[in-house]
Amino acid sequence: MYNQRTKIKALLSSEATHFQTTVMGWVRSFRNNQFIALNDGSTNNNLQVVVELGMLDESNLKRITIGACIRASGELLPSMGKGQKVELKASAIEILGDSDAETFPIQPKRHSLEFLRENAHLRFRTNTFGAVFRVRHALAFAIHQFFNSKGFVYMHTPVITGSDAEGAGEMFRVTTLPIDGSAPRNEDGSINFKSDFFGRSTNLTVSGQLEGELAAMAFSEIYTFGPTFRAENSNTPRHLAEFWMIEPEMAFYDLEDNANLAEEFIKYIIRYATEYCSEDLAFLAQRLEEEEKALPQEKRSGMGLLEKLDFVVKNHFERITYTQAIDILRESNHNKKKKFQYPIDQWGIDLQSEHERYLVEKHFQKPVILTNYPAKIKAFYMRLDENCPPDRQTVAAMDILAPGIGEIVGGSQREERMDHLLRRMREMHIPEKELWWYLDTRRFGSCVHSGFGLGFERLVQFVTGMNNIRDVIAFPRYPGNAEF
RNA sequence: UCCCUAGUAGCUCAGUUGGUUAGAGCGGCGGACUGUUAAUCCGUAGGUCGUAGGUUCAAGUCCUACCUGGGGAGCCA
Repeated sequence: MYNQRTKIKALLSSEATHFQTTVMGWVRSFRNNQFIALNDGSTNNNLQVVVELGMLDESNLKRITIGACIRASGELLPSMGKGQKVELKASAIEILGDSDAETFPIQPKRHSLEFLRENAHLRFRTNTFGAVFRVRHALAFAIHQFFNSKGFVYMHTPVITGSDAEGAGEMFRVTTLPIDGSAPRNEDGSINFKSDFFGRSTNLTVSGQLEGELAAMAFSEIYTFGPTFRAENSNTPRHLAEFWMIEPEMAFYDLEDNANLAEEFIKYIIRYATEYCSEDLAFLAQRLEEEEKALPQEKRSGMGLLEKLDFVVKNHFERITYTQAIDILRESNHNKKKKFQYPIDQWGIDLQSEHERYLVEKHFQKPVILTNYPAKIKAFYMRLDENCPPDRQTVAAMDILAPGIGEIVGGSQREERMDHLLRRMREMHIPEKELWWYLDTRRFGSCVHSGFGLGFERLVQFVTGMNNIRDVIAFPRYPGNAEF
């Protein structure tokens, strides 16, 4: 048996000392030919391994370089130094894997996030990314725990989809046909997909929602949690071409039930992270604080990461309708002084980022749930509100806006009435023939139901305080980039 | 995709109104050091100034195009 070791996290929190143990990990620094800071990823904190003088000969001592992988055995003792409680007095050190000091890119100093992104295969070995990805793991685990505890069924919706009718975004095509122009063609010159792998045109999914609705019409409450793909040329710190999305779908939930669940969900996930990732979050909070010191006063958030998370957990999300939001924005001094790039003048316009930010960061200073948007700017499957004033038709949509990152949740009560749904699909040119299976849910036992979608990376961004979404997914995909 | 901005040593940066041989810290390498904490001290190597054109007696510095990064916008999660 090879894996006979104790994890560093366990040793650092050990009450007992004076016992023999073995650790394996990667060297973070080596000082004074004597002190190895060793990390095995179980925690951001390093174990100090003390090398007695003369224990290793000159040539082996030289092999203890930053990034090298070693096994150390010895006695765990109270530390004689000040920076740590315990340390390992080594009686044997074996170098498992050398790391050439001249070419290993990660130095014991502060690197820019951009540089580390170019070294994404090695950036896990830094404090920042160690913390980020342990938090990411904890959040994923908390999501399953939350839904499982409520009796939701975890559905795996397809990654390859035949439907391209949702209009949620540009899609990546999936095909085994040759791309050199020799693919079979129809008479009109378009590609004939009859001979393609699936016998039809297929794409990578942009959303599992429609399939999720099918499952909700049997299990009552389901959720999806999987990768999603958008072929949009988006170059922002909030967008990826490949990202993970959580999409719960619930029968017998109206819009209010839906918003209640989303709020409870977000608070649960954050509370879980603050409870189980306190060390990593404390590190990230400190990192963020130092980063903000370099910014001019008006750009600082004013609230530390930990306070922000605590604040979100403890306060009710503000709930207002789109119409109320327009009134607030129109009457705001900001608008009257013409400080918006896009002034608010009429009902029906889509809100811009600056408007959302004003509502969340200036007016309410907390997360906001915006509901009942104009039907014209929302998707076909959202339920038409009843008794709307003329020319002010709205749908039962809801967006949750979070400080710092904007829209974190988008959801709605779904249109369960066949006649309304068909009318909306025709208005918006959604081909009903292709979605026959979706429409079948409205034919056979339709019911009030709702759901929402949440971008996992945006949640990780919010909790870790990382500004760029490319730094919260291990190997980010975005226009012009698919390294690793 | 559009607007703004940046690209100088392995990394983080300085480089004046265009003017001699382009600098520093960290890292690397060589050495010193038996309680260090991004260790410290001494020494040392390391650069086609993003790429291609142009202006000029002279370009790291000015102009144009392209590439790459960052910020903002749009699309959205």
